[in-house]
Amino acid sequence: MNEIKLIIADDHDLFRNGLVELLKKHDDIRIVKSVADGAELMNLVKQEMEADIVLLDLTMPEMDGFEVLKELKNVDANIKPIVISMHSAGNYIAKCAKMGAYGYLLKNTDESELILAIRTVHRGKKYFSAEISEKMINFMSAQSVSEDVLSKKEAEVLRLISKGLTTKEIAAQLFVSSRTIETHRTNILKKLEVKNTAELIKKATELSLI
Amino acid sequence: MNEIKLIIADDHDLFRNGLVELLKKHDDIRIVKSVADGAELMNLVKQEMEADIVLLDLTMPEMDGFEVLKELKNVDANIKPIVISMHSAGNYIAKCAKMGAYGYLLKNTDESELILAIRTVHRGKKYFSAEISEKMINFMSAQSVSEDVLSKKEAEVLRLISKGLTTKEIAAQLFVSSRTIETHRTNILKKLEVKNTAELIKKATELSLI
DNA sequence: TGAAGCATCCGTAGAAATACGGATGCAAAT
DNA sequence: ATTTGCATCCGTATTTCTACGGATGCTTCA
Repeated sequence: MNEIKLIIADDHDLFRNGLVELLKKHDDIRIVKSVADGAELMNLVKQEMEADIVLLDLTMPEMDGFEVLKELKNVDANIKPIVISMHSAGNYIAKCAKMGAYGYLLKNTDESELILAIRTVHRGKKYFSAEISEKMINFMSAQSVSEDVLSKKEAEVLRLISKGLTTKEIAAQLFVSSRTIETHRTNILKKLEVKNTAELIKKATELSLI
Repeated sequence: MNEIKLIIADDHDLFRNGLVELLKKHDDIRIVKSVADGAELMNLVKQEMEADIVLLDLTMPEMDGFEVLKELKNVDANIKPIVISMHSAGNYIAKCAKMGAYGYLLKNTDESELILAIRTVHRGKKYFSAEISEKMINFMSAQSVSEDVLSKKEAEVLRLISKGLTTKEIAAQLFVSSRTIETHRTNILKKLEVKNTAELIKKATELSLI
């Protein structure tokens, strides 16, 4: 039987070491290395460290999981990353899926699901649990409205509004007429389906647009 | 040497089991039980399960860590809770400290600090790391400015503003003149040191006032 | 190629928010 | 007992925001 070669990248020492202990019990899995940052991980990969799967935390101090996902495809596309995060926010999951993650697990999954995910991914299939998929779907349907709705100019205007600048000030800064900015504001309000600045800033904050 | 009797309460299976494995290696610590929810924990305590320390996660499905802290003091004040959370937000830390936690650790602390914390608390001393203390202090000093600045009416008005209501609508809802609400708005802007609604909502969001 | 959609731009008029000034009542401080 | 500060309330004047309408140029698609 083929051993599954695994790297763990997580800056939470207790969690990482706990994972090592748990996985040790499974004969078909071998942990070739365990590191605390994405940068360390990428160094290993660039030195042609062999591995089948990386268990990847998203929040790491120097180089986070997203950057790792991006680079890993270019450096060694054979290593399949499984994201293991405490966040179940839809935007995280969706972003990881887009960036080539083969799996996404929450840190509160149980041991059996972790093992299942590792084995599933090793066979070349992706592993996203029902809960995670659902979160992502919900996010997508909500997000499709908000991801690319705003044009560049509108996004810029929104940013300046949120800094407390008035229409006149924004116009001066962008070298256009106040009327133009007023139209931008109107259009932004329409697109985000709100009726005034207060609601706008609140919604924009929720959607991480500012 | 006296054994330290420990209970772990955390709904993240991998994390909890990892902790168990790590702590097993230390002869002066005995894990008497490990549970996945605060409710389970309180049941144990009410059945007079003996323990010196509880490692307590904050976010648990049924009964969270805050509720546990509150009840534990009444049920068995001899059990000393150490909060072990992934959140380093100042308000969490401050709240736990107020509610009688003997320690606060982040889930990314290393094994040696965990052991140190357990032993320190067992000797009757509190354990808050330098990083955690600093976060709490910063929170406190920031909070003192923002906690009680707004009067009840002002806070209510702010809430309604953030819902997108206009001055006129708020006035109708609170049965006062529009002029009154306008004054409230002016005063709210002054107190939070912002110059318009956009900035107001942004700052209020940051300060968790809405 | 012509239509349709959208980003960008500008104008006018009305609605809303903000600045400034001022009144009353209550509670804490001296 | 008087002062001081503050919450609450209201009025006027100015600034800012929003609704509605319309123009141009660019891209996409049938």
